[in-house]
Amino acid sequence: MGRSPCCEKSGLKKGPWTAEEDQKLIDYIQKNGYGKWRTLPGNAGLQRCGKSCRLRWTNYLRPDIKRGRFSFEEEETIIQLHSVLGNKWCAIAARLPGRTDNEIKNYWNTHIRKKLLRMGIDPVTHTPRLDLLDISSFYNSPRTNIFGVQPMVNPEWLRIAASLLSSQHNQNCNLVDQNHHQNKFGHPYQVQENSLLQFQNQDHQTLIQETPSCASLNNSNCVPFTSESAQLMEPNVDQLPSSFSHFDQQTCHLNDWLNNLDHNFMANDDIPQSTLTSSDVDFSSQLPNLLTPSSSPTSLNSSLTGFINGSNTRDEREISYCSNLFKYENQEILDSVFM
DNA sequence: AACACGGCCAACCGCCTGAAT
DNA sequence: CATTCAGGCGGTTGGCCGTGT
Repeated sequence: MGRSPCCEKSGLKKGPWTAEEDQKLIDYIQKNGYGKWRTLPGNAGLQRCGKSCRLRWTNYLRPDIKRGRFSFEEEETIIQLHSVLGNKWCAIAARLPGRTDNEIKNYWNTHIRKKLLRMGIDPVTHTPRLDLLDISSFYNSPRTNIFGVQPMVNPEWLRIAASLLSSQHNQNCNLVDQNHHQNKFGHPYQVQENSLLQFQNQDHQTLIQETPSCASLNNSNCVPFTSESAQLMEPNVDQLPSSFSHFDQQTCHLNDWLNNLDHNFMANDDIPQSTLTSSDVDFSSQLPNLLTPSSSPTSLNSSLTGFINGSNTRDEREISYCSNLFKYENQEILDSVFM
């Protein structure tokens, strides 16, 4: 038997709250505290349902709510947490003091989501979008092939890079439980037994496995998990580090690793295609974003640099790598551009 | 000035979970 | 164990408001 809606009773007011109603609710809660939402409206003299009162209090009237625009740091934190938690707005809000889940959800849907889409990043998976052009149509199209040359990017390398991105994405499913093939939040993830990782040396492989998605969470706006917020997320959260500071060092390692990666690829030019999994991201779809039909050397320089510098954290590393690979493969052309 | 349109966000809706009975 | 209910959560809506024509 379904439960009847709490606001079904006739005579209860809906819609925007008036200043008088707000004051009644504030006065009552200041005297009696909050909770018992079902009986609160009657006691406070409000013609509202308890649910409406609770929402008004938690999302608007609560004294500790921070107002105003989201800072860059807050936005960055939201993106990072969303990449790990998904649409767990409550869990995200728990790590952003003064912000409500509703506010963060609205901000995500109206700002961040669009921003990521403009950057060519899927706001759900936080990986480069797959629905953009593929590499063949990119190079075959006179609109996008601004160089009028045959493809200089080795498709095999692109698949390798796709594998890397895919692997990193899975690594970024925070604190992956290797034994149960799902992340700490119960979301299944794909084990890539035949991925590129097998072709890295042990140090590199270890580094990848140890690279946390939350490497960049160490910013001033990000507070450590409290036991309360931890419970919201996952019972096994006791394995979470109390501080993310030690990840800084690993982030550096990751960057070093990425910098060295070109050499590894050069040394492993004969990587067999069979090592790539069917779930590999079509990495090549990212390349058209770097170039536009109107690209002049100056604007190309600007857009490529901006593309790298404009993104941040994990995406920056991924995109940096993508760009470096692209640069390497198109060295002659880009040399003239970046002179 | 009037209208259309789109973005934004407060509020609502429906579902889920866990506690109480 | 089954049922009921309060509280909480994420998705969606509707109205306000700014901007463009």
